[in-house]
Amino acid sequence: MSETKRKIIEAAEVEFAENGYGGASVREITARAEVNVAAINYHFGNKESLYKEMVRNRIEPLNRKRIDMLEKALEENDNFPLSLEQVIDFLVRPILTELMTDDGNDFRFLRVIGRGLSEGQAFMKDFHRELLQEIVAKYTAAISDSLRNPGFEKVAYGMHLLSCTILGSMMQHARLELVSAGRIDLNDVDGLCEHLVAYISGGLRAVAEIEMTGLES
Amino acid sequence: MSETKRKIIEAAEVEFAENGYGGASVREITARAEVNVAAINYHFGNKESLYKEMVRNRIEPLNRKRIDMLEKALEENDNFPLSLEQVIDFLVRPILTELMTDDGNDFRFLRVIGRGLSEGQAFMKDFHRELLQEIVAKYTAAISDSLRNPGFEKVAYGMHLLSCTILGSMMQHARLELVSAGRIDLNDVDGLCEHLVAYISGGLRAVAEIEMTGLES
DNA sequence: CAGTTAATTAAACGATCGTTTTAAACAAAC
DNA sequence: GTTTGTTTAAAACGATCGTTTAATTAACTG
Repeated sequence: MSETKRKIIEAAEVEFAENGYGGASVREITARAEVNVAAINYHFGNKESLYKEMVRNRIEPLNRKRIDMLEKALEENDNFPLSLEQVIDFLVRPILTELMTDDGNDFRFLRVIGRGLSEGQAFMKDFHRELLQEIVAKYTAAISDSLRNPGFEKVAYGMHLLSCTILGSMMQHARLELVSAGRIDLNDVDGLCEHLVAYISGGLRAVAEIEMTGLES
Repeated sequence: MSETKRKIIEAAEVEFAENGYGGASVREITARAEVNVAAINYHFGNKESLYKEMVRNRIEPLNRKRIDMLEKALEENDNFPLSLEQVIDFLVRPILTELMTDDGNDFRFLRVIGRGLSEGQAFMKDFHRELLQEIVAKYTAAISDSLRNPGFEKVAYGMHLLSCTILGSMMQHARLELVSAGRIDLNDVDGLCEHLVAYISGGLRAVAEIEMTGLES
């Protein structure tokens, strides 16, 4: 990859994280990358293709890793259900560690993904479906098994709420510092993972057991 | 309130829900409201003030209701901790029922709030802090009590993850239909409430009990 | 009815947007 | 050294943005 493309992709990640897809300006990206405005259209075609290439570069190795971890663990377990905590851990830990420790980028890419998912651009829905399809299918099956298959509706609600939690924590990570009055370190991936895994797992289990617990105390 | 202002606010809610704050166009809003472009600046000052007035009109009676419900229940319970499920129910039910049943608006306003919280506009942070301050303080205390006060860090993580779940489900509500292949009715507020309350409560309890359960099964 | 204020309108302002065009600089191949 | 194809550069394109101005109409007041 040429130096110019590399600089553009790097600058694009910053700009998309700060302003979302719609709010990002190609002029701002090229200025940050110190290249000419026309470079984006020359090297990527247009803004949309730049966005997709940048996201794909980041997300694909990550998703491969998440699927490999799950399948390897299932294999080693003779395809018996894994513990719920383990499955959720596979789902959230790579995206948190990988995207933070490579450089001091402060979860920048998490915000890109989160904001992309939340914006209504025409191409965005299909693009994210393409990115998530395989992951969602495989993890839905594994989670349903871990919960002893509580039924379609509960699994659907559970997967939906799980997605909401992950999406929300991707976008709002910085708020952790705020709600904890600075006493929780934003870069403490293990601490966040531990709490996130416990929270999601506990939530899913509670959904699976709804009839037994009921609403009243 | 004049007919023109009313029409603008109504159109603004649709437009902000569809495109977020930054993506919304005042020209589109005035076109939808069938008024002149200058009407927004004449009646509201600018785009930002229109947004704030529209949101405040919706959110303030709602927050008053949420606080009243909590305080009344606490009073009737002689200030002993309420059940966690009850507190979470107070927190999520009004915003789901109120914002859906008044007309067939399809959670439009939920998307407005969700997208507002996720965008990086300079004024947005302070504005939402102003809107949520009292609610957050009172519900944090009640939830901490319901969990038998598990400590600062766990409450902070818990409130953060709770916010993430609610924010995510506000923004991604339409995905419920998708992940359930159309088998879950988007307008089934009671169903959503039940699952959301169970999920959040279960998640919070799991966070509060982290040392005892650990990560491994 | 005259006088004053409030509300609406069409038109324009300056700024920024994504993209395209055209020409210049550059590299490698013959 | 000339030619060829690739990459960069400056400038312009048409469109849209939020806001303002100035003129006109509507509504109210004395």
